[in-house]
Amino acid sequence: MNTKELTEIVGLSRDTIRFYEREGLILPPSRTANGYRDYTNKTVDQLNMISMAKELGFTLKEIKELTELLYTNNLTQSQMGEKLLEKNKQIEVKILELSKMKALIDDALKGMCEYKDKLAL
Amino acid sequence: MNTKELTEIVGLSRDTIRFYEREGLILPPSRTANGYRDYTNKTVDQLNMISMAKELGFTLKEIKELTELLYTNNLTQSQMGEKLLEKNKQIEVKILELSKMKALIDDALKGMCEYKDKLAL
DNA sequence: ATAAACTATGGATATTACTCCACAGTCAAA
DNA sequence: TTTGACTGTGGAGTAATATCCATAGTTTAT
Repeated sequence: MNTKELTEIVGLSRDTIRFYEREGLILPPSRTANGYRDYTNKTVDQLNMISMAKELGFTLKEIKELTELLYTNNLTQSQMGEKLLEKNKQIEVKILELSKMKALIDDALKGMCEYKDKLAL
Repeated sequence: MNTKELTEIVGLSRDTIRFYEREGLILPPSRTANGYRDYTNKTVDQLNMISMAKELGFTLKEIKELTELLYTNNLTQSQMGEKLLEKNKQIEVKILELSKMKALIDDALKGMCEYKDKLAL
């Protein structure tokens, strides 16, 4: 698929996608005869993964590490296992923290409801 | 408490805390006779909240909005309720996404274990 | 065959979130 | 009373993450 299509599918700009390519966050796509980039669904998946991870507070550097862990075999099994476990722990911490924030907000909402109930007596 | 103590408690630099003050993310502390800042535990809580939210991918702008929701009464009840519900949804989405990432990593780890088992036959 | 839409490249610019610097006043301990 | 740690201010500098621009080649529709 061409760049235009890809931007529409993943909701990222041409420039951002090119930036990620330069930074090595996605594999450079093959090129058509005229030099245009020709993407596959693999890039779609990678970009969606990047958006998600970014949204969750991972830096591009961390995302690069993580995707390399998930998609390559550059590391020994034990190196990889260690890093995956580490990432897993990071993620668990984040989930816990989000739960805490959610609790805060739920409290605020609950407080509001009680206030509303009181008014509605 | 003075600035030094605060930095040690929350693990943020003097400059960062001052930056957050300028940006309106924390309430300006009262001052002692000589003009030094004098913080309370409320600031500690606010800063911890900010660190947590940042770690979770919220921008300072979003964090400012959120803290304003939680700590002020500038909005009507219904405006506030709406925004809180929205934030709540955002957070739920994040939790779901983190769970997905965790599943990916768990799969990778599981794959590795199976490989290891095979070798150990 | 010309206009409109798309693509390529390299480099400049912008935004966010700090971080550092220079200079000066304050305070506590030796 | 000097020294060292702390604090104040305003402004410059930096890294990460884009985003924009100028210039030029390609393709498609009219």
